[in-house]
Amino acid sequence: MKHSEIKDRIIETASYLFYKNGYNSTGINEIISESGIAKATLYNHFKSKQDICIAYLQFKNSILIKDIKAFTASKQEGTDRIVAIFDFLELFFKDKDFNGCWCIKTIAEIPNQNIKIRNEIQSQKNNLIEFIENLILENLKITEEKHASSLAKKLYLLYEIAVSESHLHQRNWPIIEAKKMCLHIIN
Amino acid sequence: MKHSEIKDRIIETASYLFYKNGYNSTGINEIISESGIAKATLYNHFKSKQDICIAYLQFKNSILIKDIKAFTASKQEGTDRIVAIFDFLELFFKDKDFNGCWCIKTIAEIPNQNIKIRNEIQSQKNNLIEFIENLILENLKITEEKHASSLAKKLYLLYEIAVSESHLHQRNWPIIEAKKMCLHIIN
DNA sequence: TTAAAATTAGACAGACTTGTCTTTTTTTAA
DNA sequence: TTAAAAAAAGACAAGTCTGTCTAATTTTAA
Repeated sequence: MKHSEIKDRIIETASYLFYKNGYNSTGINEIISESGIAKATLYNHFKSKQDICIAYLQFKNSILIKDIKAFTASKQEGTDRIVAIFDFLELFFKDKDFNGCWCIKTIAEIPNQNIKIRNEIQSQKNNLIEFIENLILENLKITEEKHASSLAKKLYLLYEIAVSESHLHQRNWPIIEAKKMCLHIIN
Repeated sequence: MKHSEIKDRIIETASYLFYKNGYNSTGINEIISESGIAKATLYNHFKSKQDICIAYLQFKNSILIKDIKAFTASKQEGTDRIVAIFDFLELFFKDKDFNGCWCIKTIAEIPNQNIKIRNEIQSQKNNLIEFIENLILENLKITEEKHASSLAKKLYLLYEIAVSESHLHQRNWPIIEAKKMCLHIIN
């Protein structure tokens, strides 16, 4: 394996385990045995477990953003393309590996003082709000800039709650209700 | 201290620590030293750490339900009494000990297989939905039963997201936007 | 080809965890 | 008053964890 391939393998394995079983419940020893990589090698690529956590968050986010952009772009321009974020979520929810939002999961496990991880998470959420704001600006006839910003926050909240609550209740009604509220708000 | 006072003291101390620092980050030794109670005494009152966790969830929930009922009852009948759940949340958010939703925090930390804790959490959420549905039935002129149920789910989602996201972003805009959406939907 | 770098396996330190158990002291209640 | 129950303090078992280190092997790149 190439140097960079090893790093990717560590990130993929750690991501799978962190997301499935939680950050604190996943040990370094589990990551190395599952990825088939020596402990010294892992610590050659990452300074600490916290650094692997950040790589995990970034890895999950990069996939999500890529996928959601591709999915929305495949829909017809206009409101369809906006509510498509909930259709996307339906697929995400049906995935056997769906386990809610990795940011929420992680923030629940780390101490409040951990600024590095909190910053990464807040930055991801702000990116998502920005993505939704662009979606709005490109697909709705919005006059005021301020209105687009406020609307983006609302749709972001609806998306977030649909993720979180579909996971908690293990049902898709939160996605359905959130989508309905979204339609109600943009029309 | 009376027998039952000791039990309450354990629950209060554990609740404070679990909510503030997380379930896995709080050890039994920390609970006993903080509450000034011997380890054997703790295990005389609770079979395991998991049992303390359930007592913690129930303790937090009982306070919340009591407080939110008192707060909404103090408002004028009608829509005021419904949107009051967001005004209540503003106070909750401003509290120095606010740390988001204990259910979400806990579910993020325990394995998926832990049915006992998951059931307790789902039951709490269903109670909250029920409370909101009653609030709707008593304060809005609703014709269909089905509509009240669907509306209750929507307001529940808005409340939940306001808790979760105000905590994540450490800002109150999610509460404000959720309240606006609530007003938009019930009018 | 050869020297440097990377990877391996695993021992190890030092700290943590939950839960049990013993011994002594205190509290409770009949 | 007295016998039983509860609480205290803490040692202990048996396990967990992260991160370091050694020593041997393999890969990389000049």
